[in-house]
Amino acid sequence: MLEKYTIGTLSRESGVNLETIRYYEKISLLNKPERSGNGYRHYNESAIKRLRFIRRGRELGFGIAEIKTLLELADHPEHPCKEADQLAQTHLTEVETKIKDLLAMQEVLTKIVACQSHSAEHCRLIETLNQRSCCN
Amino acid sequence: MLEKYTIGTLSRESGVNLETIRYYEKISLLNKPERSGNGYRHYNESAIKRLRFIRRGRELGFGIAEIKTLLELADHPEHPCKEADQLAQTHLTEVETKIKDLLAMQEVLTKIVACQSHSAEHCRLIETLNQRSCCN
DNA sequence: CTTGACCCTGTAGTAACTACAGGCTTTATG
DNA sequence: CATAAAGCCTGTAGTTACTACAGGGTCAAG
Repeated sequence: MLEKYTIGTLSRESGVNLETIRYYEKISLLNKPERSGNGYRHYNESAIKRLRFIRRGRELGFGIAEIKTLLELADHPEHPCKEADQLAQTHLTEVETKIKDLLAMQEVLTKIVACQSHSAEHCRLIETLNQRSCCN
Repeated sequence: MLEKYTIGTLSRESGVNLETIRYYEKISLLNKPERSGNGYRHYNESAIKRLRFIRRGRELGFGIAEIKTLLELADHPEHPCKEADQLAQTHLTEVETKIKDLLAMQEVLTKIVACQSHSAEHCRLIETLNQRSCCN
């Protein structure tokens, strides 16, 4: 009753790719599971929760190392939250930096796309990359 | 007079890391330069232009493969611009997708950071990852 | 003449997977 | 009952775009 999921089932339940689960085990993000006589991995409910935790962390853009720390903290509810707060703050700043960079790219690309050109000689994208003046 | 830059000078002039220049050569993004007797690479003005073109492309977020295509197009001004327009459009869409994803992350992270917690048990980030209800 | 700056090749490491190759086991179907 | 499909196993290599050495040669200045 306790170890009722095979890796395929766990993959479906958690939304994490099967090969990714084995990868997480290899890098010690997940504990090694029990094995049945045939060598198959078997998991329980807590593995699902853990994997979902990891998946949500990845969806928020945290790296594996950060998630490892967060799993540690989640396992010790008495610990201060300071470290997690710090991770969130730092990560938020990184995300905002990336947004800023992408918005700058978007602005240039939008201008380029807005103007149809005919030949490579007067192609806006290529002109931009050559840093010659653009069609405005 | 023609081949007057060493790789270090080229690096400074183009704003591209020296090791990256050698890497670009290895993956055939840059042509192999002349070598002087001692085996040193020597470059001319056109190499600077080409590297700057590449750098600007990278700054706009294009991948190496796309830049390779764009360099081809830039070398053939009589070619239609259609392919470049297409690349720009596709890339713009990718950039906008990334922005959307990052904005979603930012929104969640901002909420998490806004609320100071004390212990991991009531830590907003960890609660979010556990998908228990948050402090609002 | 030696020290520091510059150049060379080639390999390995980074992040987080993904994709096989090659080979078992288990389950479903005829 | 045989066989085929689905599922599992290990281990390695590939992806992107660099970056960081290790180990070694060359060149200019004091």
